[in-house]
Formats: sequence, structure tokens, C-alpha cells
Amino acid sequence: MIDKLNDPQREAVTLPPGHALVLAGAGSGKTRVLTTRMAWLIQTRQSSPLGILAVTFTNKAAREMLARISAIMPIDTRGMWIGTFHGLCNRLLRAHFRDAGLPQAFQILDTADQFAAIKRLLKANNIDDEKYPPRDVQRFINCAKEEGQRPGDVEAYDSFRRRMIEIYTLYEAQCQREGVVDFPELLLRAFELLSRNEPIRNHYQRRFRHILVDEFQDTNNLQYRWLTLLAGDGASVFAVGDDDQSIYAFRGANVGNMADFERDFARGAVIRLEQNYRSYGHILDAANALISHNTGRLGKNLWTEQGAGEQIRVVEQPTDFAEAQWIVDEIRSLVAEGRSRHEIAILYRSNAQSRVIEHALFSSAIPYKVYGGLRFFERQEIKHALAYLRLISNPDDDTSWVRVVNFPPRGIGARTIESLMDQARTYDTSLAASVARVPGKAGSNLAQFLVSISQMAEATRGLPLPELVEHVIEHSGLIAHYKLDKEGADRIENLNELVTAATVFAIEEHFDGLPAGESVQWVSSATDSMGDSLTPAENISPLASFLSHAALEAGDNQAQAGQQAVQLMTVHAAKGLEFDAVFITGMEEGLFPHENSVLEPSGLEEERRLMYVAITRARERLYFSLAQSRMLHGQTRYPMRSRFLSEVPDQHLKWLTPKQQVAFDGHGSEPRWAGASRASIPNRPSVAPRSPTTGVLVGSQHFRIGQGVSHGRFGEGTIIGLSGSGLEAQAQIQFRDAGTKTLALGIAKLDITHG
DNA sequence: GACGTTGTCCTTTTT
DNA sequence: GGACAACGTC
Repeated sequence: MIDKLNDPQREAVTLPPGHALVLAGAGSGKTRVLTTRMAWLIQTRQSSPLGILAVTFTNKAAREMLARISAIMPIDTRGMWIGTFHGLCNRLLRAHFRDAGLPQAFQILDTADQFAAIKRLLKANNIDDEKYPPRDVQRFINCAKEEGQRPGDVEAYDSFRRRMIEIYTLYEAQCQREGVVDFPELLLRAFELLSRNEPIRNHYQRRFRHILVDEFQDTNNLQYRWLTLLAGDGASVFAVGDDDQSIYAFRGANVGNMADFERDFARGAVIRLEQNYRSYGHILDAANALISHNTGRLGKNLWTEQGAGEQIRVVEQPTDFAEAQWIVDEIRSLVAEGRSRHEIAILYRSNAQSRVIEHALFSSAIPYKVYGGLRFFERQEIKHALAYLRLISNPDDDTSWVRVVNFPPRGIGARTIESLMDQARTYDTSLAASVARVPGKAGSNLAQFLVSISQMAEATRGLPLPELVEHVIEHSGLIAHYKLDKEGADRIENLNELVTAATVFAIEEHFDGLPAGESVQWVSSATDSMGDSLTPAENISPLASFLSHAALEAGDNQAQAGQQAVQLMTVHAAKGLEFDAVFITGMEEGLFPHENSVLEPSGLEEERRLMYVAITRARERLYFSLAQSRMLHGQTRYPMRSRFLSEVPDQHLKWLTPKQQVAFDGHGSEPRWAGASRASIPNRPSVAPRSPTTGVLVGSQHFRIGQGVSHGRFGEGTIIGLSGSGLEAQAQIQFRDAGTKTLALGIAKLDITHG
């Protein structure tokens, strides 16, 4: 088991009890170390499988860990606490719902549900949503919770914040009344449960002697405190992470947790995994050089035994369109050389960039997959179906009530809902409980809806989960509604898929055949090494369990089937993945690094880490591409080269288009390089500019070499070269202050000043 | 209550 | 450029 590991890996796996920090560089075998560590603890009888808690950030990582540990040793992983922070906290809260102050059938709001709940709250309380936009309120509440703060703990140093805190208080009351918890609440509740309830805390502290944490650099402050609380004085925390790959500060991750952990717990027990098994030397050295520009790193230098490999190919194109087209052409030749399409990835900083690339791929009939689209449980029709299911489980869930009270349409309009909300607010009850107080036709429509919900609840009593789901998608009217819709066929298919998902879930969770609405009480008969009973009774009905599952695991983010497809995704989405060939696109200031991040040093450093992640995805071949002009937000921009390009030493780069700007003399067919005396131009351009000309007509303007022009951003300049014609026409312009640029004349707005 | 028109805002994302 | 929300009209 451990003899296939390299020295630092083996050292990490076999560390004696005690806290430890493993700094695992990209491609250094991080997951392998984590899973082997668990297997080793079990095999050497230092722990039973049930004495281990392993926590990850994504369901995918948790699943992979489970799969790999089962592959190493044949143990029963059921009952093991391996999961995401949110999943484990949910489990904790389900088991101790009373002590946590929650109803048994509490439901989980995903980000969109929470947003809707906040909008509803602002409206019900007549709060000005111009001054307090729901987005900002949501961020305020979530940030507070992630710092472990209840409304009373947040500092109110001005009237604006005081009001925010009031809204936070109202929001908490609303959630409590409705029996729902949002994502950060799962963590905060679980944390409070452990910290306030000594018997429960003691129980879990005695049980979990080994806590393993994946992607430790992504933990937020509350997660850090949760871990240290759970560990208590006795457990060993084995934290694995890479500070250079911390790219989630924007959602509360605190890289500082790594340094804190080293200082406060892991003193001395720090192991670095620096041997990389993924990429060739040029790629790794480029990554190392780039990331060395960051300050305050824990320090790490990747190396490989694989040799230098190829340099990074760099390409500069006049437009984003040309950039995309060039990538498509290059992919064609990569495929012609025998590479698989699914081993080629195109990465971009922001999703908006994918459109042009998709267009180019589509026009060339190259199959591709875009990651990061809508997920199964986030689809409109699925959310609607889930809302009905939630109302059956808990009629006081107002978020679900509002979502489907008039869907499919049944004559309940905004005014009716408003008056219902008024009633609910006046009497401090849920919407469902206020129906009787709404008079007239509106009231009877509402009453009818209420009846149909309770009829569905009645009719499905005692039914197993899949049958229940099937009944509800039919009797809610969703199927009938989408049948009338011309584009409803896909939605109906998805609704049927929901029944399948319920079937699979019921089998996996051993709920098959059990009535979906009744709580399953099961007590694990196993005991841990100290003779403690392991788990208190789990209190959850198959239906409530399925609904948590739907909220906690929104389904695969992966696009359509089709193995042989080029992979398109953001750099964030690429973390943890690897490909033979990688294109990093849009290497431009404002885009990568993103303009919103460059003002703060910490923002810029995160962008640099993002670039580091991007570079280290490539095994063999890496491309940087950039465009001199780009359509963004409906405007053409003329970005400068990304500073990150100059942070990678020249020796690792191979420019396929000229690094220096080209200029044409206007005669002959051979381009002449500006500054031709410099020997540093490494290569002839593989994309030769079109035949040079002395003048071109673009629109109503006739451009000539030697003309003086002025440009909105670059200022005054002189045309020193022209090529192409019509839409392809480009000019090389020597600007007085902005250097030499190649601009597409059909796109750039130029005024002729003289000549 | 349904539909068409104008106006605003644009990173990154998992749970 | 495009998604989505808010407004105005039938």
C-alpha cells in the first residue's frame, strides 16, 4: 500500500497521531495521500473506519475519496463520515434536530431559494430594495454567518449597517417560522450545536479521533472553527491543501487558515509534496516563476522527472474572433496528429468568453462540451416539482408556496398573493395558514390550491418515494402544463428523470419500498473502538432526505454526453482536472487579471493563483492566446497584454505570432519586422498577415500608410502598415504614447487627422 | 393577468 | 450583446 509512494508522500501517510499540514502542489498526488492515509490508519488498527471523519468541499471529491478507499481495502464505508462540510452538518442536524432547535422536516434553501426568500422578506416589510438590494442583503447575511455571527454579534457602526442587522434579524425569524435553513446556516447551526451542547460535543469528539480535510486552503473562518471544535483536545487533524491554489476568497475562503493552522496546531509537522507527476518542465517552471511574484506564500517549488518538454506557445491575434478561429485551426491539427479531443481543454477567465469560441467550434463542426451550465436540480421544472414535494413535507415553506401557488397558472395573481402575505404578516403565520383569512374569489382560489396540496399528501401517504414523486408531477398539473407548451417536451423528460433520480436515491439509501413520508429510525448497531454507540437515531423520512439531497447536490455540472469532445470551461471549473493540451485564452489586462481584481493587491494575487491553476492543468502542451481587440459588454475594447505574460520567463515561451509588433513597408510581399535588428524574435509567424498593401478602403474611410489618425483610447498615431481588405483589414499604428498596435480597421474607431 | 417594451447590470462558484 | 427585471398597455 505505501511502497509505491515517494518519500514525502509516505512520510505524510505514516505520520504518528497529532495534527499535520500537508502542502500538496498541483499534480503531486494529494488525493492519493489522503485516501492512503485513511487506509493506513485502519489497516494498522490505529482507528476503526468509524473513528475517521473526512471532509471535502464538493460531492465529487467526497465520492472519489470513497471510491478510492474502497479500491484500496474492502471495508464497509457505510456509516463512515466522509462528505462535504454541508453534507456532514446536515447529517448532524438531522440526528439532533431538537437540540438544534429545528423542526424534524427542516428544509434546505439553495442560493436561489435564499435569494427569493430575501426578496419576499423585503417586500413584506416594505423595505426599500433600491437602498437594500436583495443581492447585498444576501451577501451581508452570508458573510456574517460565515464569520459565526448572529445579528447580535455584528458590529453596528452606522445606520446602514444597523438596518442591515435588522433585516438579518427579520430573515432569521422568517426562516425559523418556515422551518428552512440556508447553506451557511447548516454550518453555523452545527457549530453552535456542538459548542453549546456538551454531551453531544463529547460524543463526537470521542468518536472522531482522526479528522482529515481536503482542499484546506478553501476553508472559511467558520469551517476552521468547526474543525477545531470538533477535534477538541484529542483528535488529530490531517489537513491537505495548497495555498497557491486558493482561488475562492470571493466566497469567504481564507488562505490564512493554513498559516494559522501551522502556527497553532501543526507546529513542525508540515510536509511538502513537490514532485509533480503531471506536467513537463517548461510548464512547471513557468508556473513556479509566475507564482513566485506572490507574497506571503508558505513556499513550494514543483519539479518533475519527466524532462523539459515543449515551450508554451503564445499567439496574439487582432480580434477575439480571430483568436477563436486560430484555436479551432490548431485543434484541427492537434486532432490530425492523433490527439483525442477530450484531452484538449479551452480555458477562459469568464463565461462571457465562451460564446465566440463556441461559435467558431460550431462552424467548424468540432464537437465540444461546455462545463458549468444549468444543473439538473436547478432547472425550472425540477424546482417546481421539488416545491410541490416540499409543500407536502412542510406546508409552511413559504418560498415553495410562492413558487408554485400560481404555477401552472390557476388565476392567483400578484394582488392576491400580496393580500395573503399581509394576512400572514399580521398574524405571524405561514402563507398556508393564512388562506382562510383572504375573502372572496381570490380566497377560494387559494383555498383550492391548499386543498390540492393536502389531497396530494393524502393520496401519497404510505407510498414509496418514486411513486410519490410520480404522483406529484402528474397531479400538480406540471406534466399537463408542459404538454401544452411547444417547447415543453424536454421539461417533461426532465420531470420523468426526477422519478428516476428518486428511484436510484431510494435504492442507494436503502429506502426502497419504505413509505416516503414517515421517518426512518435506525440506530447503528456498530460500536467504535471505545465501545461507544456510534450514531444516535437518524430522524428523517425518505422524502425529506431526498429533498436535502436535491439541495445539497445539485447534480452533475457536466454537459451532454459525447466522449470525444473538446472541453470548454472557466479556469475555476478546471481546478483539479488535467488535460494533454490546454489553451489559456484572453491573456489580457482587464480580463486575466480581471479588472475588478487588480485594484487590491490581494485581488491581484488571487488572479495570479488562478493563472497558476490554469497553467498546471496541462500535461504536455500549453498555449497562451490573446486578442488585440475584444467585444465585451457590447463594446470593443483594446486591451493590453496580460502582465502575467511578462511574469513567465522568455525561455519558456515560444511566440507563434511576432512578439514585437510588425510593420510593413508597403512594398513587396515579405513582411519586414519592426526593430528587425533585435534577434529575440524567435519565430516566423505561423499566421502570416495577408498581402500588404499601401491603402485600403474600409467603410467610407480610405486608409493609407503614413496617415495620422486618432483613437479614443490610444490617442494620436501614424499608420505604419496595412494588410488585408474589407472586414479583414488591419492597420499597424505607431501611437505617440501607447506604443505600436495592430488594429482591425472594421472594428477600431479611428479618425483620420491628416494625410 | 398576459404580453411587449424599455432599462440596467454585468467575474469567478460550491454547498 | 444579452439576460432579466420592471414598467406600461390591452
